[in-house]
Amino acid sequence: MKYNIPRGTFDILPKDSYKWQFLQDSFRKMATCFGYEEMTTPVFEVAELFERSSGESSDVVQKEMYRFQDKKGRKFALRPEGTAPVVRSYIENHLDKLSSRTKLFYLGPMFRYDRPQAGRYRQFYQYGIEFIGSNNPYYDAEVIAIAFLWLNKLGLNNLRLEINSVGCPACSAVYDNVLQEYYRPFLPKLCPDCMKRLETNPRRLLDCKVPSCIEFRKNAPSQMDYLDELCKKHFSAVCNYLQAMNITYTVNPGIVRGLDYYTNTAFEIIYEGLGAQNSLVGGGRYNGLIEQIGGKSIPAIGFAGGFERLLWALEEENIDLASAPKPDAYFVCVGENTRMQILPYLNALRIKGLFIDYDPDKNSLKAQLKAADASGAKYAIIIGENELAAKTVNLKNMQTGEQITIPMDAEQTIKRMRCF
RNA sequence: GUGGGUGUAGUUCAACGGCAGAGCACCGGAUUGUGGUUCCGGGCGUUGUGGGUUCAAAUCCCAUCACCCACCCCA
Repeated sequence: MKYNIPRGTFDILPKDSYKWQFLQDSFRKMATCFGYEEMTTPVFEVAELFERSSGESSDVVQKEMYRFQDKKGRKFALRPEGTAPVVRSYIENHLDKLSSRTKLFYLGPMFRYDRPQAGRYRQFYQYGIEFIGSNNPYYDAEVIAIAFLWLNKLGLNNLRLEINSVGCPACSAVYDNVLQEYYRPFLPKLCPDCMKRLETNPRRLLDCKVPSCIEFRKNAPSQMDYLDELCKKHFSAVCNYLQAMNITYTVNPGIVRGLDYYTNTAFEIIYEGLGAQNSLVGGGRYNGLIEQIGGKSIPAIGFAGGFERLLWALEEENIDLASAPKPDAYFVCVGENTRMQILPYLNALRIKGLFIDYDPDKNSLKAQLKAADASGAKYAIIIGENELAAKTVNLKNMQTGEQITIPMDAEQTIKRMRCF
């Protein structure tokens, strides 16, 4: 084998393609029922868009972006996430002028230069929702509900919805200081990563998996206690809406999200049993982002989920989504002269929408019927010299083994197939 | 970027210093134009690649590449 697929990428082969298509269609339907419309943006954008939105210090920007320059030296990046491009388009196309609220969803590949492992790829496919135009906590709950209820509908019931509030920029700044104060005395005892985090991104300290660091977390101050009145009210309203929707959740102060643009609500939907990558969906509110990248100050909330992990979870649960369609009929042809002469009839059936399998490389009747059986076709349409002369065909029901002789006519064949 | 594991037929795996094999899948056949079960036949594969040790390497050693898993981070 001469060429290999690039590291961290994968081919979607036909047998899996049916599953992917099913999931994509299913997500489209769900989003549509909630009033969301599809938007598709390019897979690459000006690199600065991501640097500005995700934050210079974020891992995405620091080490995971695929950057390249075009012939004129313009700096682009393969999109590492979907929100910034959607917001860029929202601003650029003045969607805020069309309506006070904009409900969007997207599907497509994202790219991150990461070391691949189970459930993590360099090109991966996301589905996402963005609601732009209101700070009403109802919409926080609606966006969460779309993700949660859709996964439920697919058959995933052992999910954990974890939510948190990171507050507005004002209260999160206060909290960061409080956290730094709390952790500073333990500095020498922290793991090397956490030593760095203390200065660069103190909230990440709450996310550390090193046992000794987990100890310190127990008595750490909670963001909840440092939310201002408005943020507190917003958060409890979101919780109330979720309860009213019968969606159970747990509050997890460790949900802090990796990107800088999040404000207030942050959430994650977790499915245990996917190795180290158990997060199926992640999202949150980003009230400051639109202004930050050149638009007006407009509140928004959204989420993104990964198809690969979703597929994996569904597999773990033995949930069968979709498989290759079976032929309506298998075309069996015997004799010297038949091969040429049956073609108009064969094509007529196909044009009328039937899935007809046919393999001219198989010669004997036996071999062809064997293939018909293996294909799972409901019928075999058998034509030999005699039938050709009589302008008839034999329609055989592969389940019952019964066979009838009918005129060689597409219209009539279809009619007989319905009731035989 | 760091650590661990694995590379043998299309696939799942065996052979663990002495001629590279099996199941599944695939193809063909079992007397004239009717499938599923059964039976028979069909595989010379640079053992990921390149070096080294040895009379002899899939097997031991080194390097390299790829994949997998984990850290980090996230979908």
